Amino acid sequence: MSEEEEEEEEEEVKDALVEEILQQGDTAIIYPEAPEDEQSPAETGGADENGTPDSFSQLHTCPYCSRGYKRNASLKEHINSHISSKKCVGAAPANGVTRLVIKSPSPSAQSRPVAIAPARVLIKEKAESKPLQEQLPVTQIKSEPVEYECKPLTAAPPATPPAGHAVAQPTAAAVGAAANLPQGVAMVVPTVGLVSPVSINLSDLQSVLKVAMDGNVLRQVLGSANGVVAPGKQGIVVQQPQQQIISLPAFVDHDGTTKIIINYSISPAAAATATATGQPTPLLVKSQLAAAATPAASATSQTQAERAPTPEVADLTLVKKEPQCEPLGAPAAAPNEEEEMAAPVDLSEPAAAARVAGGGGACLLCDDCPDNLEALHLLQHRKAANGEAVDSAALDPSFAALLSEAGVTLAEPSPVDDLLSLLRTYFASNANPGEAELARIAQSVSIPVEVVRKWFAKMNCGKRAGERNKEAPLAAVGSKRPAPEDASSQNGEEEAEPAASSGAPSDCGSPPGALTGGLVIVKSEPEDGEGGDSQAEPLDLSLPKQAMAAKAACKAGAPAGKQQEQPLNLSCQLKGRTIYVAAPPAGIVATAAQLPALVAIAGHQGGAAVGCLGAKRTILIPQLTYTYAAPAAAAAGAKTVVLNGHKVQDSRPESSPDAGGGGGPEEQSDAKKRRLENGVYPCDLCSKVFQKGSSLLRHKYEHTGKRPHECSICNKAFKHKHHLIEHSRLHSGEKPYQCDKCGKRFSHSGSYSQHMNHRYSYCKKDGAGGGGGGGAPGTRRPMAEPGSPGGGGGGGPQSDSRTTTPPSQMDSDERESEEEEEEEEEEEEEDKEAMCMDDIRVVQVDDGECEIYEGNFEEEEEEEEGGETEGQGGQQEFACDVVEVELGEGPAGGEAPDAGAPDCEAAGPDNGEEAGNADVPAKEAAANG
DNA sequence: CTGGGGAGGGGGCCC
DNA sequence: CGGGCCCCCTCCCCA
Repeated sequence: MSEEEEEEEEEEVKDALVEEILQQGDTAIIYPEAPEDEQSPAETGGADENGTPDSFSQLHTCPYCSRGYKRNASLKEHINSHISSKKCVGAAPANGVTRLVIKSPSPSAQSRPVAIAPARVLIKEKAESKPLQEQLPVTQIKSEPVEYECKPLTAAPPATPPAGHAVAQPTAAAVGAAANLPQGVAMVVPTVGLVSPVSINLSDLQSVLKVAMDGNVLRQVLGSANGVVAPGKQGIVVQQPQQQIISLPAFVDHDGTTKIIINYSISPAAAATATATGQPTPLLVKSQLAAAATPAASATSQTQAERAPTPEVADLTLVKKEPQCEPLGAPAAAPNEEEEMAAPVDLSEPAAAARVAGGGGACLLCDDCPDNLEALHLLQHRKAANGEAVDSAALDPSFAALLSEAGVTLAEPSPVDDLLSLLRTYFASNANPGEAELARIAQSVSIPVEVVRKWFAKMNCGKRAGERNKEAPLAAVGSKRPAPEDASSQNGEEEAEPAASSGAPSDCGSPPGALTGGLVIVKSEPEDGEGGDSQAEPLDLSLPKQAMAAKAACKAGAPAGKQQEQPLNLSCQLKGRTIYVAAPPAGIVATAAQLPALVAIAGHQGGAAVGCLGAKRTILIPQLTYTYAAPAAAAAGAKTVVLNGHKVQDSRPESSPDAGGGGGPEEQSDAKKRRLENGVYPCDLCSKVFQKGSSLLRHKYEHTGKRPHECSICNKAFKHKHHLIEHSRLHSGEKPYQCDKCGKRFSHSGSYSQHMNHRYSYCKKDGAGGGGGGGAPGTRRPMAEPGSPGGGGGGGPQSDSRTTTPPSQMDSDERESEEEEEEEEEEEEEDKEAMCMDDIRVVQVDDGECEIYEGNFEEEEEEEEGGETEGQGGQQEFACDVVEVELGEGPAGGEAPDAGAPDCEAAGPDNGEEAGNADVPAKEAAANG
């Protein structure tokens, strides 16, 4: 067919382009797989508005789909479409331009796509699932479900899972399998959290890892951890063939940093150093998701470990190392591993001390924090600082201002961030350092003592303020909502930690709490209250919500109320296959808390792998599409990255637009400011770019959760006005969309679209046949109902709507045939996002050999099934600085949803939901605990 | 269990 | 440039 020909041409073009790009040594290779596949079909359907892929247009070829455009401008425009078409997961390169380029054969295309999915945490509530989503507080809205599929693949040989399947439904097992992947195997990892899976060429990954290992990052990490950089790691990292493409789960950190997490393990020695060595296993604390609840709830890791078994959540096993060794006061030379995890960037020694201190059990930043949560807590604090204005203000005094006052000038912001990170670390370790300590700190950061002193003072003030507001220091985040019920309510079980504790977690962290170990995987519940409070957008889903809550409560045994308490918390929901990470109202996609959560997830994956593999090798590779330099971000360790000369950092609204109310004007101005040279408006929270500032602003709602358009009838709020319009039709009964073939009418354009695209071809034509004619509709159309938008006569209105339809109809017919074939692939690939290898940074690496996803599915499965026991085995070797979570183990027991992993695919959502429910409550309980 | 519709959400295009 | 309209995807519920 002509289509085929076109495709071929495109392929050729692509190849050529790819070659060119490849030849450009430094160009990062990105595999925008989705685009190609996705579009190809569409393309076949018809020419692009901007042009057709004809020979001439090849002058300006789209790197994604190889379409040719005569005008560069057209190409540029064509490129909002590749980048922005997807939900903002963030991985897409900001400027599509040079880097975007290359597309390798889709993983599926690859010989053996192996789906690697993080272990699935089944947290999904069945019935609730939907309601939850709907009900999720605005703050949480942003969160996206991440699936953790445990192991559908288990049975499948690592090497040869059905392409489609594997891709579509990667499983934890898959992950494990991945390790063993033969060359040419493509590993696809489902999205974790906010970011869609990123496809990475193994070779590139290797390169990155090598570089990282050699580079400062590694040194920092390792050095901090062990004080020594493990030499010779290079090359060890990824041993898979270069051609392999690996899709790794990626997520966007609160920083806006896109990260890819690969299980990593720290060499035992390192682990020992960093953590209490002798007890690798002991160190590993398995906390169930349920436990995750609040940081406060979380007791010491060990304690949690004991608790961990909590039935419901169980799936996730958190392994947390506890800092030991060092005295609180003394900043240990060893950096805090957790910190590192959290903030790869810099971190230093003090962190370790902090941990140690934390290990002691008390959070330096607040009294509420559980021992194990220290790192997380810090993150939370940081997050709070960034996330909410109030909190941030309290927690993160304007360091810049202090510097300014002191007459200290830092050339670049990044240094400031780094300094802040250090200071925070110190602060974490000792909020009230003596003069000597201050002097030492000042010296270490090369900043006048006065400045440091003031900073600490401010920090303490902020802390107090936060405490006042909330019992929890981090309260800022949670502060918004009084958490009346939550604390005790949720879990009576564990700790009776007051709301305060929960509050803290809420911000950051419910998730963190959930992961007691620092993992915050928390299932965001639809908190009724929360949503309303923080986001101020109570949807009317209340009934469902309550129902759900009730269910959750029942399952978990935790009171539904808890959710309310944690509105702000970033929560990770594990739904069937997905983990949702709810962003705080602040609008920041991921909060610090998320990081931990993500880490946990990673750990989880790794866990699976570990279990299978022996848990040794997991590499945590945070991938940064770009990182913000924002102080908070810095704290997180993210580094600033300049994309195409555009500093994303600045743009970051991290300020928690929501909290702040997301200044419209500011945002607008911001949007304008950010306009890049190429005329596009990049989103600072994700890598998407938009042609119009307004589009960017609109897009921002995705991150902020802001829902400016509220239904006057039911108060339901929407991000997009047109959503409100569509919604309004529900109230009015208006059904402007009608199928010209079968006459069915639709109030929602989406329904209509779906019908036209997927059913039109075979929907019954009642009388009119027409396929396409505008008149056709008339036959069935009952006419215009009152609402018919068209307004005109019965036919008129519809005809209007119809006008749009014809094309789609036409396309639909054609498409279907084609799509059918490609659909799977497309879908699978859709989620994938291209990433720049350059953006990959290795945060932590094992001392020993670094392998990626070693292990067998089977093993994993077994282990998972085996549950804790096996998991622990893996854990032993795991000593992770931060926290690793193993998923799935619990399930077998019923606790772990993951266990469900085995069934993941089949069970998929359902299991997940259930698990999720359980988890959530459990988490909450834990938190409360 | 599956198909279809409802509905939410994201983004593009046109005016 | 911004707003409105439309398309499409995806999830979920229901028949």
